[in-house]
Amino acid sequence: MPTDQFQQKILAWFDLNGRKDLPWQQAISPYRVWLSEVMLQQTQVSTVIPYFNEFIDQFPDVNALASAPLDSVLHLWAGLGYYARARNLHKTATLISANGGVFPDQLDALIALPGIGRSTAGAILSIAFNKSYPILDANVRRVLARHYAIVGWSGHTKISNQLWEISTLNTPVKRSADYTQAMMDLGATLCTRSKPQCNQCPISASCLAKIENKVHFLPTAKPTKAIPVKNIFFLILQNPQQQFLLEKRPASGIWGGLWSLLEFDSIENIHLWGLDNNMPVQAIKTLKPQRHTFSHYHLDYTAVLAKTKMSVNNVMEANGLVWYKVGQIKSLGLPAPIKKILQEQY
DNA sequence: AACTCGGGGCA
DNA sequence: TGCCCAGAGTT
Repeated sequence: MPTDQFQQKILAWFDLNGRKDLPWQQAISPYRVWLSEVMLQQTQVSTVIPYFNEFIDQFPDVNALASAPLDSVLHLWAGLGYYARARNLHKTATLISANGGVFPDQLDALIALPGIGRSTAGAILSIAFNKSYPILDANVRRVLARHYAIVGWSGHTKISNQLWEISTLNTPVKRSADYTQAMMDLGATLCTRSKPQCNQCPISASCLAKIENKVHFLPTAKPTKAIPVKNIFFLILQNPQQQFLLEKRPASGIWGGLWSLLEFDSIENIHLWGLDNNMPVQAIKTLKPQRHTFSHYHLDYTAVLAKTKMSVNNVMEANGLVWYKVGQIKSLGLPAPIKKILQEQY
Protein backbone atom coordinates (compact mmCIF):
# COMPACT_ATOMS: atom_id res chain seq x y z
CA MET A 1 0.00 0.00 0.00
CA PRO A 2 1.33 3.45 -0.90
CA THR A 3 2.49 5.59 2.01
CA ASP A 4 -0.15 8.28 1.54
CA GLN A 5 -2.97 5.73 1.70
CA PHE A 6 -1.44 4.24 4.84
CA GLN A 7 -1.39 7.70 6.40
CA GLN A 8 -4.96 8.43 5.29
CA LYS A 9 -6.31 5.28 6.89
CA ILE A 10 -4.39 5.86 10.12
CA LEU A 11 -5.56 9.47 10.39
CA ALA A 12 -9.17 8.63 9.52
CA TRP A 13 -9.17 5.95 12.20
CA PHE A 14 -7.64 8.42 14.67
CA ASP A 15 -10.35 10.99 14.02
CA LEU A 16 -13.02 8.46 14.95
CA ASN A 17 -11.29 6.21 17.47
CA GLY A 18 -8.09 7.78 18.74
CA ARG A 19 -7.61 8.73 22.39
CA LYS A 20 -8.00 12.43 22.96
CA ASP A 21 -8.71 12.63 26.66
CA LEU A 22 -5.38 11.61 28.21
CA PRO A 23 -4.11 14.20 30.70
CA TRP A 24 -1.05 15.09 28.60
CA GLN A 25 -3.26 15.62 25.54
CA GLN A 26 -4.85 18.61 27.25
CA ALA A 27 -3.13 22.01 27.08
CA ILE A 28 -0.38 20.40 25.02
CA SER A 29 3.05 21.93 25.64
CA PRO A 30 6.63 20.73 25.23
CA TYR A 31 6.90 20.40 29.01
CA ARG A 32 3.82 18.20 29.31
CA VAL A 33 4.74 16.07 26.30
CA TRP A 34 8.29 15.60 27.56
CA LEU A 35 7.18 14.70 31.09
CA SER A 36 4.60 12.20 29.86
CA GLU A 37 6.93 10.62 27.31
CA VAL A 38 9.67 10.06 29.90
CA MET A 39 7.14 8.51 32.27
CA LEU A 40 5.75 6.36 29.45
CA GLN A 41 9.21 5.11 28.43
CA GLN A 42 8.88 1.97 30.52
CA THR A 43 5.51 2.31 32.13
CA GLN A 44 1.92 1.80 31.05
CA VAL A 45 -0.56 4.59 30.52
CA SER A 46 -2.86 3.62 33.41
CA THR A 47 0.06 3.61 35.85
CA VAL A 48 1.44 6.89 34.56
CA ILE A 49 -1.76 8.97 34.76
CA PRO A 50 -1.81 9.61 38.55
CA TYR A 51 1.94 10.27 38.59
CA PHE A 52 1.65 12.71 35.70
CA ASN A 53 -1.16 14.62 37.40
CA GLU A 54 0.73 14.78 40.67
CA PHE A 55 3.88 16.07 38.93
CA ILE A 56 1.93 18.75 37.06
CA ASP A 57 0.27 19.71 40.32
CA GLN A 58 3.56 20.05 42.21
CA PHE A 59 5.69 21.26 39.29
CA PRO A 60 3.43 23.17 36.86
CA ASP A 61 6.30 24.12 34.57
CA VAL A 62 9.90 23.24 33.81
CA ASN A 63 11.24 26.02 36.06
CA ALA A 64 9.29 24.67 39.03
CA LEU A 65 10.71 21.22 38.39
CA ALA A 66 14.22 22.61 38.06
CA SER A 67 14.05 24.49 41.35
CA ALA A 68 12.74 21.48 43.28
CA PRO A 69 15.24 19.43 45.29
CA LEU A 70 16.15 16.14 43.58
CA ASP A 71 14.91 14.29 46.66
CA SER A 72 11.38 15.60 46.28
CA VAL A 73 11.39 14.60 42.60
CA LEU A 74 12.56 11.09 43.52
CA HIS A 75 9.89 10.94 46.20
CA LEU A 76 7.14 11.74 43.72
CA TRP A 77 8.62 9.22 41.32
CA ALA A 78 8.76 6.39 43.87
CA GLY A 79 6.84 3.37 42.60
CA LEU A 80 7.34 4.16 38.91
CA GLY A 81 10.69 2.34 38.78
CA TYR A 82 13.84 3.03 36.78
CA TYR A 83 14.80 5.86 39.09
CA ALA A 84 17.58 7.09 36.80
CA ARG A 85 14.72 8.50 34.72
CA ALA A 86 13.81 10.83 37.58
CA ARG A 87 17.41 11.95 37.98
CA ASN A 88 17.70 12.63 34.24
CA LEU A 89 14.36 14.42 34.27
CA HIS A 90 15.57 16.76 36.99
CA LYS A 91 18.92 17.32 35.30
CA THR A 92 17.27 18.15 32.00
CA ALA A 93 14.84 20.52 33.75
CA THR A 94 17.76 22.48 35.20
CA LEU A 95 19.43 22.66 31.78
CA ILE A 96 16.26 23.93 30.10
CA SER A 97 15.51 26.32 32.94
CA ALA A 98 19.02 27.75 32.66
CA ASN A 99 18.22 28.31 29.01
CA GLY A 100 15.29 30.54 29.88
CA GLY A 101 12.82 27.68 30.25
CA VAL A 102 12.58 27.24 26.49
CA PHE A 103 12.58 23.73 25.05
CA PRO A 104 14.80 23.05 22.03
CA ASP A 105 12.87 22.35 18.82
CA GLN A 106 15.77 20.67 17.02
CA LEU A 107 16.38 16.92 17.03
CA ASP A 108 20.09 17.08 17.91
CA ALA A 109 19.57 19.54 20.75
CA LEU A 110 16.81 17.39 22.24
CA ILE A 111 18.81 14.16 22.01
CA ALA A 112 21.72 15.89 23.77
CA LEU A 113 19.55 16.24 26.90
CA PRO A 114 19.75 13.47 29.53
CA GLY A 115 16.90 10.97 29.28
CA ILE A 116 15.85 11.99 25.77
CA GLY A 117 16.72 9.61 22.96
CA ARG A 118 15.68 9.51 19.35
CA SER A 119 12.15 8.27 19.97
CA THR A 120 11.32 10.63 22.84
CA ALA A 121 12.79 13.51 20.84
CA GLY A 122 10.63 12.49 17.88
CA ALA A 123 7.53 12.44 20.08
CA ILE A 124 8.26 15.93 21.44
CA LEU A 125 8.93 17.33 17.96
CA SER A 126 5.86 15.78 16.37
CA ILE A 127 3.34 16.16 19.18
CA ALA A 128 4.42 19.43 20.81
CA PHE A 129 5.88 21.22 17.78
CA ASN A 130 3.87 19.48 15.04
CA LYS A 131 7.08 18.84 13.09
CA SER A 132 7.37 15.80 10.88
CA TYR A 133 9.62 13.47 12.90
CA PRO A 134 9.20 9.73 13.37
CA ILE A 135 9.07 7.88 16.65
CA LEU A 136 9.71 4.20 17.37
CA ASP A 137 8.24 3.31 20.70
CA ALA A 138 6.99 -0.18 21.45
CA ASN A 139 3.52 0.48 20.06
CA VAL A 140 4.75 1.85 16.76
CA ARG A 141 7.33 -0.91 16.55
CA ARG A 142 4.66 -3.57 16.98
CA VAL A 143 2.33 -2.04 14.38
CA LEU A 144 5.10 -1.66 11.80
CA ALA A 145 6.74 -5.04 12.44
CA ARG A 146 3.37 -6.68 11.86
CA HIS A 147 2.18 -4.62 8.95
CA TYR A 148 5.45 -5.11 7.05
CA ALA A 149 6.21 -8.57 8.51
CA ILE A 150 9.63 -7.60 9.78
CA VAL A 151 11.18 -10.72 11.28
CA GLY A 152 13.90 -10.37 13.93
CA TRP A 153 14.32 -8.81 17.35
CA SER A 154 14.29 -5.01 17.31
CA GLY A 155 17.27 -4.96 19.66
CA HIS A 156 19.43 -5.96 16.72
CA THR A 157 20.80 -2.89 14.95
CA LYS A 158 19.80 -4.13 11.53
CA ILE A 159 16.15 -4.67 12.50
CA SER A 160 16.04 -1.41 14.41
CA ASN A 161 17.39 0.51 11.42
CA GLN A 162 14.83 -1.16 9.17
CA LEU A 163 11.96 -0.15 11.46
CA TRP A 164 13.24 3.41 11.82
CA GLU A 165 13.42 3.70 8.07
CA ILE A 166 9.83 2.53 7.66
CA SER A 167 8.66 4.84 10.44
CA THR A 168 10.43 7.77 8.79
CA LEU A 169 8.94 7.03 5.38
CA ASN A 170 5.44 6.66 6.80
CA THR A 171 5.37 9.83 8.91
CA PRO A 172 3.37 12.50 7.05
CA VAL A 173 4.46 16.10 6.63
CA LYS A 174 1.03 17.39 7.62
CA ARG A 175 -0.80 16.30 10.76
CA SER A 176 2.30 14.59 12.10
CA ALA A 177 1.12 15.16 15.68
CA ASP A 178 -2.13 13.30 15.02
CA TYR A 179 -0.32 10.60 13.08
CA THR A 180 2.16 9.96 15.89
CA GLN A 181 -0.60 9.84 18.47
CA ALA A 182 -2.66 7.60 16.17
CA MET A 183 0.13 5.04 15.77
CA MET A 184 0.64 4.87 19.52
CA ASP A 185 -3.11 4.52 20.07
CA LEU A 186 -3.40 1.81 17.45
CA GLY A 187 -0.63 -0.20 19.11
CA ALA A 188 -2.06 0.37 22.57
CA THR A 189 -5.70 -0.40 21.84
CA LEU A 190 -5.99 -2.71 18.79
CA CYS A 191 -2.61 -4.01 17.71
CA THR A 192 -1.79 -5.35 21.17
CA ARG A 193 0.75 -8.07 21.89
CA SER A 194 -1.83 -10.68 22.77
CA LYS A 195 -5.40 -10.78 21.45
CA PRO A 196 -4.99 -8.12 18.76
CA GLN A 197 -8.32 -6.96 17.31
CA CYS A 198 -7.49 -7.16 13.64
CA ASN A 199 -11.15 -7.02 12.66
CA GLN A 200 -11.27 -3.39 13.81
CA CYS A 201 -7.87 -2.38 12.46
CA PRO A 202 -7.88 0.24 9.67
CA ILE A 203 -4.84 -1.30 7.96
CA SER A 204 -5.52 -5.01 8.38
CA ALA A 205 -6.24 -5.47 4.65
CA SER A 206 -2.62 -4.68 3.84
CA CYS A 207 -1.07 -6.16 6.99
CA LEU A 208 1.48 -8.75 5.88
CA ALA A 209 1.48 -10.47 9.27
CA LYS A 210 -2.28 -10.91 9.03
CA ILE A 211 -2.13 -12.08 5.42
CA GLU A 212 0.67 -14.54 6.21
CA ASN A 213 -0.89 -15.64 9.51
CA LYS A 214 2.09 -14.39 11.52
CA VAL A 215 0.36 -11.88 13.78
CA HIS A 216 1.10 -13.87 16.92
CA PHE A 217 4.76 -14.41 16.04
CA LEU A 218 5.47 -10.73 15.39
CA PRO A 219 7.20 -8.69 16.56
CA THR A 220 9.95 -11.24 17.18
CA ALA A 221 10.53 -11.65 20.91
CA LYS A 222 13.76 -10.80 22.61
CA PRO A 223 15.97 -13.89 23.03
CA THR A 224 15.35 -15.27 26.50
CA LYS A 225 18.22 -15.57 28.90
CA ALA A 226 18.35 -17.36 32.24
CA ILE A 227 18.71 -14.88 35.06
CA PRO A 228 20.44 -15.48 38.41
CA VAL A 229 18.84 -15.51 41.85
CA LYS A 230 20.12 -13.31 44.64
CA ASN A 231 19.22 -14.14 48.26
CA ILE A 232 19.09 -11.40 50.87
CA PHE A 233 17.60 -10.55 54.27
CA PHE A 234 15.89 -7.24 55.00
CA LEU A 235 16.08 -6.04 58.59
CA ILE A 236 12.95 -4.45 60.07
CA LEU A 237 14.50 -3.03 63.21
CA GLN A 238 12.36 -1.34 65.83
CA ASN A 239 13.64 0.79 68.74
CA PRO A 240 11.95 1.53 72.09
CA GLN A 241 10.37 4.66 70.60
CA GLN A 242 8.50 2.48 68.05
CA GLN A 243 10.64 3.80 65.21
CA PHE A 244 12.07 1.82 62.32
CA LEU A 245 15.53 1.98 60.81
CA LEU A 246 15.86 2.94 57.14
CA GLU A 247 18.88 3.63 55.00
CA LYS A 248 19.28 5.92 52.06
CA ARG A 249 20.62 3.95 49.11
CA PRO A 250 23.50 5.15 46.95
CA ALA A 251 22.52 7.34 44.00
CA SER A 252 23.33 4.73 41.38
CA GLY A 253 22.36 1.07 41.11
CA ILE A 254 19.18 -0.65 42.26
CA TRP A 255 16.67 1.74 43.83
CA GLY A 256 19.21 4.56 43.53
CA GLY A 257 18.62 7.39 45.98
CA LEU A 258 15.56 5.76 47.57
CA TRP A 259 14.99 4.82 51.20
CA SER A 260 15.10 1.12 51.98
CA LEU A 261 15.47 -1.44 54.74
CA LEU A 262 18.98 -2.55 55.66
CA GLU A 263 20.11 -5.48 53.56
CA PHE A 264 22.19 -8.47 54.73
CA ASP A 265 23.28 -11.73 53.17
CA SER A 266 22.61 -13.79 56.29
CA ILE A 267 20.80 -13.56 59.63
CA GLU A 268 24.12 -14.11 61.35
CA ASN A 269 25.45 -10.95 59.74
CA ILE A 270 22.51 -9.00 61.10
CA HIS A 271 23.64 -9.89 64.61
CA LEU A 272 27.30 -9.20 63.82
CA TRP A 273 26.31 -5.80 62.42
CA GLY A 274 24.39 -5.04 65.64
CA LEU A 275 27.34 -5.95 67.82
CA ASP A 276 29.81 -4.02 65.67
CA ASN A 277 27.69 -0.90 65.86
CA ASN A 278 26.83 -0.98 69.55
CA MET A 279 23.22 -1.71 68.68
CA PRO A 280 22.52 -5.31 69.75
CA VAL A 281 19.71 -6.79 67.67
CA GLN A 282 17.16 -9.21 69.04
CA ALA A 283 15.35 -11.10 66.31
CA ILE A 284 11.63 -11.54 66.87
CA LYS A 285 10.32 -13.23 63.79
CA THR A 286 11.45 -14.31 60.32
CA LEU A 287 8.83 -13.69 57.65
CA LYS A 288 8.06 -15.89 54.68
CA PRO A 289 10.57 -15.50 51.80
CA GLN A 290 9.30 -13.57 48.79
CA ARG A 291 10.51 -13.06 45.24
CA HIS A 292 10.89 -9.73 43.45
CA THR A 293 12.05 -9.97 39.86
CA PHE A 294 14.23 -7.42 38.12
CA SER A 295 15.07 -7.57 34.45
CA HIS A 296 18.42 -9.19 35.18
CA TYR A 297 17.96 -11.17 38.40
CA HIS A 298 15.45 -12.55 40.87
CA LEU A 299 15.69 -11.07 44.32
CA ASP A 300 14.59 -13.67 46.88
CA TYR A 301 14.25 -11.77 50.11
CA THR A 302 13.38 -12.65 53.68
CA ALA A 303 12.31 -9.92 56.05
CA VAL A 304 13.47 -10.27 59.66
CA LEU A 305 11.51 -8.48 62.37
CA ALA A 306 13.77 -7.42 65.24
CA LYS A 307 14.13 -4.95 68.06
CA THR A 308 16.95 -3.11 69.76
CA LYS A 309 17.22 -1.13 73.00
CA MET A 310 19.59 1.39 71.44
CA SER A 311 18.29 4.38 69.52
CA VAL A 312 21.41 6.37 68.80
CA ASN A 313 24.92 5.63 67.81
CA ASN A 314 27.80 7.28 66.08
CA VAL A 315 27.70 5.39 62.78
CA MET A 316 24.15 6.26 61.82
CA GLU A 317 24.47 9.57 60.06
CA ALA A 318 27.66 8.68 58.22
CA ASN A 319 25.87 5.65 56.77
CA GLY A 320 22.65 7.38 55.84
CA LEU A 321 20.67 5.63 58.56
CA VAL A 322 17.59 7.28 60.02
CA TRP A 323 14.87 6.16 62.46
CA TYR A 324 11.38 6.77 61.15
CA LYS A 325 7.92 6.32 62.60
CA VAL A 326 5.47 4.24 60.60
CA GLY A 327 3.44 7.31 59.67
CA GLN A 328 6.51 9.08 58.33
CA ILE A 329 7.62 6.03 56.36
CA LYS A 330 4.37 5.99 54.42
CA SER A 331 5.06 9.49 53.16
CA LEU A 332 8.64 8.76 52.11
CA GLY A 333 8.04 6.81 48.94
CA LEU A 334 9.78 3.46 48.90
CA PRO A 335 10.71 0.77 46.38
CA ALA A 336 7.64 -1.38 45.73
CA PRO A 337 8.73 -4.52 47.65
CA ILE A 338 9.81 -2.50 50.70
CA LYS A 339 6.49 -0.71 50.70
CA LYS A 340 4.77 -4.10 50.47
CA ILE A 341 6.73 -5.58 53.38
CA LEU A 342 5.95 -2.65 55.65
CA GLN A 343 2.31 -2.42 54.60
CA GLU A 344 1.75 -6.08 55.40
CA GLN A 345 3.30 -5.69 58.86
CA TYR A 346 1.94 -2.35 60.01
C1' DA B 1 7.10 -17.56 35.42
C1' DA B 2 7.60 -15.04 31.29
C1' DC B 3 7.03 -10.90 29.00
C1' DT B 4 6.99 -5.76 28.35
C1' DC B 5 9.19 -1.18 28.02
C1' DG B 6 13.82 3.63 25.88
C1' DG B 7 17.94 5.37 27.15
C1' DG B 8 22.55 5.64 29.47
C1' DG B 9 26.98 3.82 29.93
C1' DC B 10 30.85 1.17 29.14
C1' DA B 11 34.20 -2.08 26.98
C1' DT C 1 28.90 -0.83 18.17
C1' DG C 2 27.09 -4.42 20.97
C1' DC C 3 26.13 -5.63 25.31
C1' DC C 4 24.63 -4.77 30.12
C1' DC C 5 21.79 -2.26 33.43
C1' DA C 6 17.39 -1.00 35.47
C1' DG C 7 11.37 -2.13 38.39
C1' DA C 8 6.83 -2.69 38.28
C1' DG C 9 2.75 -4.29 36.08
C1' DT C 10 0.36 -7.59 33.07
C1' DT C 11 -0.56 -11.96 31.09
